[in-house]
Amino acid sequence: MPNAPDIAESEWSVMEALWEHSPQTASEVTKALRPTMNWAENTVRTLLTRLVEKGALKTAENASGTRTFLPAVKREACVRAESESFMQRIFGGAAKPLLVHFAQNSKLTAEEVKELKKLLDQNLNS
Amino acid sequence: MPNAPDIAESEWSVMEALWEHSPQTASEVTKALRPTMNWAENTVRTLLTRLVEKGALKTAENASGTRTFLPAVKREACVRAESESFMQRIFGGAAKPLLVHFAQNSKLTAEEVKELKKLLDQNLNS
DNA sequence: TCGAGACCACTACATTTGTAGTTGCCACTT
DNA sequence: AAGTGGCAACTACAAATGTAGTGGTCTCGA
Repeated sequence: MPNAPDIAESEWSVMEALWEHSPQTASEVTKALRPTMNWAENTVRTLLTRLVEKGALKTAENASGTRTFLPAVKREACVRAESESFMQRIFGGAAKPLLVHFAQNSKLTAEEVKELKKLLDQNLNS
Repeated sequence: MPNAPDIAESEWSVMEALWEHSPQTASEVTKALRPTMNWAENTVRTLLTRLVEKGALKTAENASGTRTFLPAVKREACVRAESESFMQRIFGGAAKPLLVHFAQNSKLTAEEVKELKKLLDQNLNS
C-alpha cells in the first residue's frame, strides 16, 4: 500500500468527491463539486492530473472509452497522515494537548460527550 | 488582538521560539533554533521579515539599539485558527469525528484519559 | 587602522498551489 | 460537410514557501 501522498487543500475536495463515489470522469467530478467549489472544468482536470502524478489517484477507462479516476490511497490513511502532521506542527507531536484543545474549544452534545468518553476508555484496553 | 495571520510551517518554528521567549534579536532566534532546524541566519531573517509583514510579529529596539522581535499575536489564537482550518479541511468542520479520530489513534495513559474525560464533562456545563 | 562579525536591506530561485486558458482530436447532429 | 461539445494534453502565471546569497554599514578588539 502506497504511503499517503501530500494532498493540498483544493486537491482534498477532489479526493473527497472520489472517495465518496468512484470511478468518475473529469466532468463528473467537476459537476459533483460545482455546488461547493465553483471551479472551471480545467481547474478540476489540473487537480486530477496532479493527484495522479502524486499517486493519490489512479485512472481507468469506462465502457465508453473515457478516462475515469479513482482513489489509489485510502481516505483513512490520508486523514491519518494529515492529522499526524498537523499534530506535529501545532502540538509538537503530542496527542494530549491536541485533545485538550478540541475538548475545550468544541461545542458537543451530551450524546457526543458520552460517546467520546467511551472511546477514550476503549483506547486504554488496546 | 488582531486576527491570527496565516503562518506557514517553517514560520511556525520561528513563532514558537518567540512565544517561548521574547523579545529576541534575529541572531538569538537563529541560535535558539539551531539545534532543531539547522538554518542559515539569513533564512531565519527572511522568515522574521515575512512574519512582521504578516503582522504576526512586532519589532522593538533593545538597549544596544539592535532590533528585536516579539509576537504580535497570541499563540493560543494562532493555535485556534490553525486547528479550525484543519478541522474544516479534513473533518468537514465537525469536532466530533476529529475527536473520534484522535481518541482512537493516540496512545494515552490512564491518567490522560481521566483528565480528558473530565474536560469533556466540563465542556458540557459551559 | 584593518579585518572580523553583527546587522540590515535586497535579491534569488526552485517548488507547490490555486486557477485557469489554448489547442487539437473525434464523434454526433444538423 | 461543418459546427458543437466532450475530452486530452499542454501551457500560463501569480502568490506563497523554503532556503539562501550579496553587498553595505558599524563597531570593536588586536
